Amino acid sequence: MPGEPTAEERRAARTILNRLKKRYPDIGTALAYRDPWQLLVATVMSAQTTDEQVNKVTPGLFRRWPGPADLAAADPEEVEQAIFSTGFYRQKTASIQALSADLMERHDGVVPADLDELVRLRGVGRKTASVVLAEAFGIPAIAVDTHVKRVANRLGLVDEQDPTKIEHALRSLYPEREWTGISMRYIQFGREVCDAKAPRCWECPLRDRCAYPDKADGP
DNA sequence: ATCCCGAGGG
DNA sequence: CCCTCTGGAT
Repeated sequence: MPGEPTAEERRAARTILNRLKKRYPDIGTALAYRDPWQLLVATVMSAQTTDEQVNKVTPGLFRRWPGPADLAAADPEEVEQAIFSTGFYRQKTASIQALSADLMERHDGVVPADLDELVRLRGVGRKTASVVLAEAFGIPAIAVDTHVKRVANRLGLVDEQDPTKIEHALRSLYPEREWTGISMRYIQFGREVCDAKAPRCWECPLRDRCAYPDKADGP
């Protein structure tokens, strides 16, 4: 849906968020971290894995390599072993080491609180950058992952597959002060109710305003 | 078999 | 736009 959203579309989007707020009053990332760099690394590793799986390896990873300088200088094979169970371990190792090296070279080891700067780090895309901005810095950002994409499409808020386009559509649908709380609520809702394979439509608080057909009616 | 808080390359 | 990278849980 290109262009500015209509008042009706904004109202629908607001109603949806209000109900999700009622269901999830307080929400934050399930990833364990102590500083922005740790969240950045943990988020990169969260691709195609559960947060729980990431939280199993990050304590050991950060104990062994406490900062970006340490990780950038680490033996890649040792890093691969440390994060093996999260899957995509070669690519993820390359990413977290490259991102750490970029931080040292360009930002003196400090994670920048800026979307464009974050995206410029190797291995960091818009989704990861937005998570760090919203969670670690409290800066308005909407991270569009597989859940946000699925939920927003099913609810008819967008008709779009490209994450960047979805992000911009959601940005225009909601006031900036709401951006930070959107992703995590859509994600949690996507996990618990609006499941990819078997949506639990019979217990969905948004059922009355969803065009998505009930693919699984009844427990 | 299918999915999990993706990014980079073609 | 598509494909590839990869292990673990269900």
